[in-house]
Amino acid sequence: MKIGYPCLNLTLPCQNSQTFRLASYSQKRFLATVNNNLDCLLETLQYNREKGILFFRITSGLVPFASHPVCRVDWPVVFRDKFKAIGRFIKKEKMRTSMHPGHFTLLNSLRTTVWRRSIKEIEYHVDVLDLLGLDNSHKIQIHVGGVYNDKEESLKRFIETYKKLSPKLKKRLVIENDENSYNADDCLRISKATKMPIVFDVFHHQLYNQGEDLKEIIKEIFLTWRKKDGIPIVDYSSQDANKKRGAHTEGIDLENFNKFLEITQDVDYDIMLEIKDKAKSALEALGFIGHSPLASKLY
DNA sequence: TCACGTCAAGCAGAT
DNA sequence: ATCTGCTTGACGTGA
Repeated sequence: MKIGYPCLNLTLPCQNSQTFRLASYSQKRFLATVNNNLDCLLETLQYNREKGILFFRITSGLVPFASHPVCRVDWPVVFRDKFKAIGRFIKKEKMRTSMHPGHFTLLNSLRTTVWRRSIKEIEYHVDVLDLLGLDNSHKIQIHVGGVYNDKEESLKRFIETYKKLSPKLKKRLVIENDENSYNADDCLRISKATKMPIVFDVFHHQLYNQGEDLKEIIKEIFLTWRKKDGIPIVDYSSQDANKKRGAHTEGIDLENFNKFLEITQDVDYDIMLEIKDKAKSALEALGFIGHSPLASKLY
């Protein structure tokens, strides 16, 4: 088991997702920003390595406007060496990474422009992981998308669009259950048709499920991961007691976390902690497991 | 230096 | 009808 946090390190002085307004786009600005973001990504990974955090979600903001027509810089070529160096570090330290394109990425949209743009956006994410030279256990996770007043049709549309994607996109893509449109069971149906692995989001499942036994559904979901996909990925968070339903906690709730660990003690997976304070909670979780009977699960 | 209106992109649920 | 949340708040103008 590796423990991770998403995108952003709140203690480092650098920013790995620096951006700018579309209106202020210039080639110079773009190049300087990507250069900064890549340097900061490496710094963040170095920080993680020092702390023993071996799983990390790379921000989609790494290359701003990468999939937008305004960007005509051949950034994969310009930054090839820098990507390669970061990738070498990730591989040397046996880290795992993932990416999570934004909520505008909708393969099952009814609008052609939307799903076409979404494919471009996924291609950008694939380019990042490919440039880093990472194998296909480094995943890109997306949600199924909208319902558009007809879930059956929308689910089918997702499958059909997925099937048309090129192999290099298919190898990276995984789906994640969400909290109001497509639950774990829906994802399993899609996985049966597409062979896509499923990222199990514990908190989303808690908010939207079909009353399945947690242990059972996890077992079934983990079967969607094949050897070349790496071990399953789990997204973990829990409810902020003081905020409305669906709000992630500020800091990790170790009691709740421990319950999940106990339920899943027989299986191995990497866990992404979607907690507001990010690395802080990841460190707490590491310390907690390190002093528990599950310490041998960490590597 | 700071406050705050706005920012590439879509959808669903809450109010 | 309008607001909020989601991958991740952060840019940038005006004072």
